[in-house]
Amino acid sequence: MNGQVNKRRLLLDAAIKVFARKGYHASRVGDVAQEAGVAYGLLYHYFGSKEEVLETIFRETWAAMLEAVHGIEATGAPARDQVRKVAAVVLGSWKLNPDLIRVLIREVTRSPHIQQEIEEIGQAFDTLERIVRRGQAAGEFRPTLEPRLAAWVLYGAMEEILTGWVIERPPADDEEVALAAQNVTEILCDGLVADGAPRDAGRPAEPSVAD
Amino acid sequence: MNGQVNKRRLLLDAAIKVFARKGYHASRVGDVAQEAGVAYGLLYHYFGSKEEVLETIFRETWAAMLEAVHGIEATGAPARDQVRKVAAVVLGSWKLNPDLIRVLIREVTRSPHIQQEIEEIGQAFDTLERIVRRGQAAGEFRPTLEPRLAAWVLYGAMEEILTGWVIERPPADDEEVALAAQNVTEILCDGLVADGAPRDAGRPAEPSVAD
Amino acid sequence: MNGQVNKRRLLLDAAIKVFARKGYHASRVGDVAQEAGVAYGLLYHYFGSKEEVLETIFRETWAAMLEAVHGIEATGAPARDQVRKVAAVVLGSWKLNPDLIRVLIREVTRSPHIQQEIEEIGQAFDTLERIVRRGQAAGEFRPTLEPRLAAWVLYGAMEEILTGWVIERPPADDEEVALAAQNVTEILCDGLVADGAPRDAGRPAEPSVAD
Amino acid sequence: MNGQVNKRRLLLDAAIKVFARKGYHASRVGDVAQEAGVAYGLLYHYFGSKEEVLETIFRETWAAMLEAVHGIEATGAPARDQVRKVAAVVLGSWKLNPDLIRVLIREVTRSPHIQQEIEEIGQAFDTLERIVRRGQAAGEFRPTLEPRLAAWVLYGAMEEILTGWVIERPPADDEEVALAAQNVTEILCDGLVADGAPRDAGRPAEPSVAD
DNA sequence: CATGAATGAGGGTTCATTCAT
DNA sequence: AATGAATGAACCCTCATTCAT
Repeated sequence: MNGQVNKRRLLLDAAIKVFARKGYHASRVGDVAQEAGVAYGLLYHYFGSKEEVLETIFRETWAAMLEAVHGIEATGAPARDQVRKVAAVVLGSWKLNPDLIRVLIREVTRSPHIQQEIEEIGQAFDTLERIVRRGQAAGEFRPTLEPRLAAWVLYGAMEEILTGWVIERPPADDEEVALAAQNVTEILCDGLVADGAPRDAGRPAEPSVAD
Repeated sequence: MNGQVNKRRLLLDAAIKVFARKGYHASRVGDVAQEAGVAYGLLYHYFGSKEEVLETIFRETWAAMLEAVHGIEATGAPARDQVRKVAAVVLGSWKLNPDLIRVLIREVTRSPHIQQEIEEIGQAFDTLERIVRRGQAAGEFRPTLEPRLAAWVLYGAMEEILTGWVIERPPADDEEVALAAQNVTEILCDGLVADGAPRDAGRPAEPSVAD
Repeated sequence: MNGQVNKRRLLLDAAIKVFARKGYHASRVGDVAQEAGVAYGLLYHYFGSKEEVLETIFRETWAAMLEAVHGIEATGAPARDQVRKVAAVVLGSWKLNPDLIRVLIREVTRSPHIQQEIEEIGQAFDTLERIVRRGQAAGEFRPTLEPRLAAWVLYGAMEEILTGWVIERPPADDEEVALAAQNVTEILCDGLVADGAPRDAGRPAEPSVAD
Repeated sequence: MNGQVNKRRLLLDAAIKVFARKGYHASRVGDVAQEAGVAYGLLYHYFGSKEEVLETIFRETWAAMLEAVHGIEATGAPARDQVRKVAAVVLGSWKLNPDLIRVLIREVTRSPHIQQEIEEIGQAFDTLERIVRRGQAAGEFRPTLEPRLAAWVLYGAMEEILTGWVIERPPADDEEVALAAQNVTEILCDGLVADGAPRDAGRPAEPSVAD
């Protein structure tokens, strides 16, 4: 709000960068402050602890992500469109701030630190679950699937793609990001199985998959 | 060599239990030793460091998992059968030792500690990728999908289910485990979309995908 | 910067005192901090490790000593005067800070810790060697002596006197220190042998040393 | 006494080698045992502790050294001959077992560990002191020198030459060893000062030694 | 706001020593 | 005599956090 830099934001961005580079545990408070170009004592003016910094990063990002997903849910669009848009938003977040995603993927999601946040993470799963459930109710998605489990699968698929980008190699360009969103939507909605192939070996008779 | 317990194994099992309960970082070496009922110094007879214990847990388990997945690949069965079996093995591992899975999921998979092991983790992805690729070559899987990305989706889906069990709630019984394996296979192979519904968003006759 | 004590210096002096009393190895970091009246963590603000404290003690002292010896060399005084002055400076250092000498003698000089410092110690030997060499060139010192070896003898003689003071008994007063400096100069320059006695038994005929 | 190797001696020799290589403190009991090719527990059959091994090395060597020096003293030879012989014995010991000398020089002489042995080390100084004193009584050595101090100088000179060999470079051959013994004898008995040069700064007719 | 000196709980690791076999 | 698994005291160091300035 002042003409000068906002030190709080400065520290938060520095933390994202440092945590992304070295991991939360290996990052010292001094590293973050140094990256921000301030004395490390200042961090304690804005945050109660090192962990609170991580929590703040998580919560701010997660809130935005949740809002976006809720917005998608609110459109009432067909279920598969909703899935597609969620994938586009989640995977598209990479472009906005890869370091941030790195931190979220590596440190937050299943960290013992922030297992209080399960509630907030749970809201994301809840939303995905509702999307699936409504899809089933509307006859778009198959009714035999367990919605919670499907939500996990959706979430896991997207997270792992991001993880692949984090760990193995980042996407070359925006096109690859878009392609990934399209691919994951296809797999999750339509399956790996080719159109002409039998769609479910377990079913006794399914003659008319592609007639 | 003795009729008594193998202290090395004892320590490893104790570490799995303790790491699962408190997390690797919060677990002290003394906790592990106490759980094993030995002096903590003994841990350093069998392992070079606390971290080496975690690495050993990872490597031993991962080797077994890889072997199983390689075995499935070697059968030359239809691609979707292979996917189903992989899901059964991976998710079935929960029953064998939930604590072990807990540790693997939470500490190892994307921990900065063990990112040297990427090679070994990469072998798993390679195998999944090959399964997809062969499925495409055989006309079973759709050729438009990027195999590496599909491998990530497969892996992420399974991992997230295990994570859900770790974080949210464990499966009630063996049946739920089996059901999960079946569900994930269905989703990944056949998609979320119901049989009667339009299978691909790319098709012309889908007017209502408004933004 | 403050009117108060310099904690770094405080720690260094405390370390000298403690190392002198208990020896480096037997001294715990906490002992040094306690002697300095500060928390032991503070030691790691100013020094990287316990060993670095010892190194700092060594280097600071050694630098001062070297400077003094270089100053003596620079005077261009007759060689034996230079030797006398060096002895006076080296042995006189006892009076300034016996504990410091104790530490240097016992811990540093030939400690495996600080054998990287050989370079700096070597400079002292080099200086002594040059003094001998110039003495020979000026016809003051006998040309048959190996200068490096003579430097070792000079150094060893002085060091052992200090060691005697450290181990057996300290000098009673300043006079004893001055007497020691005079004695060592006499021995090294003029020899143990009395004026009337034959100066070198090895020489075939040297009847007239003092006729 | 048995046809087999004497394990005690084996351990002692191994300790000398290991201590020489890594220093006493950095050498682990296991290193010594490994060098000896036995289990480390065996060390405790022959010695009460790691320190006792060092003490034993010291004592055995020192006893031999003392005996040799006492033998020289007992000959009643002229003082400077005794000094020459002592130098020859002490410096000659290098050839017999450089590692042993290394250990004695670095670990024992002024180690806090073995300061109980001052008594035995003191005997060596006592002997040197007696040699000087008798030389003075016989009119061979100048009476103005403090005998104890002269003993320290003698000892220090020899020790430092050995140290130079340990730290800087070992003697190239036996001849260099012999030459060193001759040099040190010359310096200590006859002084650095050349025959024609003024021998004593204390003499009245030396006006120009301004401070 | 801002600094960084000061604190000290906490934990991993070493390694001499013991002792059952 | 010989082994090496087992023990645990000892200690260095890290680093989040506090607080006087």
